[in-house]
Amino acid sequence: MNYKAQRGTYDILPKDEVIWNKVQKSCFETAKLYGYQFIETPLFEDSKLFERTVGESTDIVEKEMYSFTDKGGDSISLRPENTAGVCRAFIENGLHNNTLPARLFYYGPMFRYERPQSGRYRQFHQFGVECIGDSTFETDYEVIDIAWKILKNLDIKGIKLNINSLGDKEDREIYIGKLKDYFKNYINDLPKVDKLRFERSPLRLLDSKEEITIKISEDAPKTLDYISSESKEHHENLIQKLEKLNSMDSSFNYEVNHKLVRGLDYYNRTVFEYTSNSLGPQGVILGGGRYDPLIKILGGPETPAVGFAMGIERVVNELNKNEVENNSHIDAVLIIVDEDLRMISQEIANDFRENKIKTIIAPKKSIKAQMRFANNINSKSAIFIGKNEIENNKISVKFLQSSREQIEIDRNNIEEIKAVLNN
RNA sequence: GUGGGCGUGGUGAAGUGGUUAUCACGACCGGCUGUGACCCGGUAGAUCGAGGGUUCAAUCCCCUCCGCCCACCCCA
Repeated sequence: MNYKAQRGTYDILPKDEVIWNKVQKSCFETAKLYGYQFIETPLFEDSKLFERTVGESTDIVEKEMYSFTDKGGDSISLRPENTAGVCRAFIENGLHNNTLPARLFYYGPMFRYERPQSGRYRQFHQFGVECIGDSTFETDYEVIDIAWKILKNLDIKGIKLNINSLGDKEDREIYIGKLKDYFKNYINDLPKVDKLRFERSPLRLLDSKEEITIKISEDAPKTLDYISSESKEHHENLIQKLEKLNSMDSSFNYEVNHKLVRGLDYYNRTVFEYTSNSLGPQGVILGGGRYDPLIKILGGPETPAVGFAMGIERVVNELNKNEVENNSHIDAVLIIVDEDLRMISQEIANDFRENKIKTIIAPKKSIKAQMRFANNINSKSAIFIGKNEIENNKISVKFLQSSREQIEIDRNNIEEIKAVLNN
């Protein structure tokens, strides 16, 4: 075996189709119910797009981007996420001239150069929703609600929403100052990783996995105590709605999590994550938040926005635990009893397919082997095409998945054949 | 980038310093030359991850490398 899928990539095999379809369908249908429309942007963009939006000093940009110089000498990157791409498209196509907000959703592969582990790949899939052009907490609620409906629809258990507010940019700077002041007192107690975090991204101290740091974090200043009154009001209104949702639907659980900060630079105010308690360290199956400044940064008019991205692999993983069964994908296998009937079998296969009967002509082998073939691929039926049948313009239908008796049907009576195969 | 675990037919597993390297499932053929599944019989398929070393001998012991998995970092 000379060639293997690249590290962090994998193949989605036929047996996985059912479950992947199920997830995608749930995403698309739910988003459409809320008036969202599909948008598809290129898999690669100007590297600068991501540097400006995701944040130059974030890990994603610093070490995880698949960047290369194309033959024209431009620096190109495979998209590590798709909010930036959607915003670029929004501006470039003048969608801000339409009635706002624009309600958009996307689905497709993303690329991040990381060490793979469970629930993490170098090429992975995200479904995401972006509501662009409305600053009210109502839209924050809307996207959170969409996410919830999808997860619920897929019947994923043990899901919780974590939510926090980072305030606006100015609030955040003040807050980071406070946070550093606080942790400075404990700097010598911090483990190595966290000393590093203290320097590079103090917010991350809050979701450290180190026990000591977790302990210290308990009394750390909270973002909510430092955000502007507008941000605070926004947040509280949103919480009220979540409370309402919780009272209507007790399976919806949420927690205001002061330690939730999230890693992309563009978030402001609301940030949230849905986590699963059974997914281990990669428990985040979906994350999002508000990113009001982003469109402007990219050269568009000042346009507030909110959205989320869902990790399809993580959802599929969750679903795989309750295993979906694969049922028959083929209706009929034509068994060719005499080789000289091959031509006529071809015609019959054509007729079948034109009538939406999924048909395979058995390989050139003994009758027995052809039957085994039909059985092995899980066909609903075996159709015998032999001299006896053709002389009378008939075919024999044998049912492979029930004890129903074999019958002869007029070869041209496709309707009956179809009916007989469908029950 | 750092740490841990693991690499044996297609898949999942045994195994030993000297064996024709074992077993199950799967695949293929046959058991009625016009009938699957169950059953029975048979066939094919592994340079035991790669390279080097120790040894009379290495799949097994040692080293190096590669790959996969898991965790950290970070994120969906």
